[in-house]
Parts: sequence; C-alpha cells; structure tokens
Amino acid sequence: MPQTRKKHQRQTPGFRRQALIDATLNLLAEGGPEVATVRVIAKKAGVTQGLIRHYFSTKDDLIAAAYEQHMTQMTEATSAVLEQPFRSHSERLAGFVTAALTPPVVDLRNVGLWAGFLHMTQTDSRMQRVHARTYRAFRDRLERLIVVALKAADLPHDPQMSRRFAIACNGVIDGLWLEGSALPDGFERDELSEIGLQSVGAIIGLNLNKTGI
Amino acid sequence: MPQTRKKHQRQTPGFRRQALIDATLNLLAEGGPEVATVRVIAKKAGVTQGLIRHYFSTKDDLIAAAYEQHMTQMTEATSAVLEQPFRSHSERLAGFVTAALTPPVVDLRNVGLWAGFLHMTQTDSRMQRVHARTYRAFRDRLERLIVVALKAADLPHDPQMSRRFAIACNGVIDGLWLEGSALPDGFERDELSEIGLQSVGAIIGLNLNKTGI
DNA sequence: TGAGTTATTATGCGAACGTATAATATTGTT
DNA sequence: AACAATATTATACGTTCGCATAATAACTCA
Repeated sequence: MPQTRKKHQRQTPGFRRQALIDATLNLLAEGGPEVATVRVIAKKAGVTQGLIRHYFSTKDDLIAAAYEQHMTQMTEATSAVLEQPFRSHSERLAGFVTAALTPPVVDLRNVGLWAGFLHMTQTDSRMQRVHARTYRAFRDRLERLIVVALKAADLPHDPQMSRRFAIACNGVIDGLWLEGSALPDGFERDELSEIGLQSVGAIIGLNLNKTGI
Repeated sequence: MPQTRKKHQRQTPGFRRQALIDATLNLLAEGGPEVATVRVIAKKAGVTQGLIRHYFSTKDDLIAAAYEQHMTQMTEATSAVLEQPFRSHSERLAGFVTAALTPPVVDLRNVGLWAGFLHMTQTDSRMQRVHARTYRAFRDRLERLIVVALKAADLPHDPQMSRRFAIACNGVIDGLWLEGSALPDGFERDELSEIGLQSVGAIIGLNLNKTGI
C-alpha cells in the first residue's frame, strides 16, 4: 500500500512566517505559554511542526518575533488616529488618549499578550530592551502632544514638568487601559475614555472634554 | 550495601504548605511558569517532589494557593500604612497613595508575579474571580479615602463622581506602580510617589503634596 | 519536458514534564 | 519498648515537549 502524503501548496517565506507568527500570538493570547507548543502552533498555522524549524532557528526566536510584532502593532493602532486632521492641538491630544482607551486597543486579547510579554522581560534581556523602547516611544509621543497643547493654550511649561506630566498621563492611560481590558464588563460604554480625558486634562491643567466643563 | 535514605525531620502540614507556596512564588517571580516545575519547587522548598502531591491534590492547586496568598499580601502591604495616625484625611489619602508607589509594594518581583497572575485570569475562572475581587477591594478602599478627604475639604461630591474619581486614581496608581516596578532604573528616587500625589490631587481637586503647591 | 531547488511532510530521539504508587523514616501514644 | 499513624522519600510510568533528520512533493527554469 502506497503511503499517502499530505497535499500542500508552496507558499512564500513571508506568508508562512506571518502565518506562524499569527498562530503564535493567537495561541499565546488564548491559552498562554503552555498551550503554545510547536506542534499546536504548526497545526493552527496549517503546517506541520517541522516547518517551524525551517523558518525560525528556535522556538524562542518565533516567540520573540511574535511579541515584537504585537507591540509594534499596538503602538501603531493607537497612533493611527493622529493621521487625521484635528481642529486644535488639544483635540489632537484628546484623540490620542481616546484611541488608547477604546477598542480595538482596549481588548482582552491585547492585555493577555501584554501580560505574557511583560513577564518575559524579566528573564529575557532582549525582550527587556523591547519593553523599555516601546514604553519610551509611547511616552515620548505623548509628551510631544502635551507640550504642543500646552504651548497652544499659552500655559507655562518646562522640561522637568513635561517629563512628569508625560509619566503621569502615561500612567493613567496604562492603568485604565489595563483595567478596562482585563475587566470588560466592569465599565460602561465610553466611560473609560471619558475618565481618561478628564484625568489627563486635570493633570496637565487643560480641559479636554468636548462637552465643556 | 544498605541503600541510604535522606534524613529528614517531620514538620507540621502548615509549615510544609507554606514552604511550598513560598518556593512556588519565588520561582514564578524569578523564572516564570516554565521554571516552576514540581521538581524545582520541591527542591527549593527542601523536600522531594512526592510531597507536593501529599499537600496539594494537583500542581494547579498549589499555584492557585500561591497566587491567592500573593494578592492578599499585596493589598495588605499597601493598606498597612492606614494603621498609623494621620493629622488629616488628606494626609491619610496621601499616605495610601505613597505606600502604593514606593517599595516594598513597588518591586520587580511583585510585577512579575502579578503579570503571570493576570495572564492566568484569562483561562482560569477561579483566578478571574480573585482578580475582580482584589481589584474592587483596592478601588473601594481608595474611593472611601477620597470621599472622606473631599468631605473634610468641603468639596462637592456625588456617587457617580466618586466612582469615577476612584477609577481614575486607581488607574494612575496602577499605571505608575507598573512602570516603576518594571523599569526600576527609569525613575528617580521618590519621583513616582510625587507624581502620583500630584496626579491624584489634580484629578480630585485637592493638594496632596506636603510641600505646598 | 526534465533536472535542480527547496519548501514541506513524516518520523524519530532524548529529556523533562506531571502524576501515581510503594517503601521507609519519623513521631506520638500507651 | 512496641505499635500505629503519617510525613517523607524513592522510583516508575505514560505523555509531551523542543529539536533533528531523512524522505518527498511542489515549483522554477533551462
């Protein structure tokens, strides 16, 4: 009896790599590290496990690539709102804050991945660098938005103050994002972003809510 | 040749349980889930691996017990400061915020454990309940402190406002705690707690810094 | 169309995992 | 001092892990 072998199509390296990364992210988000084995990843990507070694020299390489992509995509998803025009610098800042505190950025899947990523930073120095870099990239972007908004409102500002404002606003955004993502039923619709706007406004001394005080 | 067997002392069930839980927490904090195997846990607790099954029906039981203890101890560590007397309700709130944003609450080990815990909440419903309960316990305590401080300052307050203030302040505390713990070298001494006090004060409309405005 | 490339499958290997069970050391009781 | 109880060790079992390697199918291009 001739042994039957699975039919398959050849795909470009980029396609397979992306499929494997996507499968890894989905599995990490759903079931965590203990579920994301090479065999399960391969199955979810529609290939056999040997192919992983063909595209990634080791499993850690695949996971690192997956997290790198996830963090990059998270920052981009938040910053995408800045592409559109705003009527004022305050509204630009407000749009950024709102984007960070509403879906699809606020999402159970995202916080699950992020938690796993954060944990890896403690043992993997490469992941630690990714974390520090991503955090600073987000915070620096936030700081620039704050400074421009303060200038436009003729409010005083100096480097140390800007730094602290950015740290504080980034903190409240992070905290609200985290709680909103981890407890989807704990907050009403738009409640998180409203609280975020009000808090960021209070911290830097600007009214960011559209509906006035 | 008579086979030699390891000498040992009998200990109380409470002692061994605690030793196993401590070993589990330390390993989870240092190396993560993949390091915290039953064999390594037992070795770190100074026993052989068979004893784990003697005190916990399964490994998941041990891990759940460990996380339960960790979260309880975290909340207690933050609340411990409330035992001492304060000169005003504002200072009482300020003391609570400061405690949450300084060591030993701010700690790389704590955030590592917390991240792993948060990840477990996505698949384990029991852990999910622990998370929701712990979060609410902390936030409710914060809300009571805020309300009392607002009343003492003759500031207006209503239930919805109090709820939002608590969510926002809890958010900024969580976010700052997180970043300060995960990036120990990213902030100057006392910078986090100062930013926290300033931000919480700005959000609820009270000056919490001792050094005046 | 046929040979060469390589993407992909299939299978195997040693290690480590969580769990189960039997043997033994330690302690309290009478 | 002997016995009962159980805390603890020691060992084994089946599974699954990440990784390695050989066989084969799919595609490219002369």
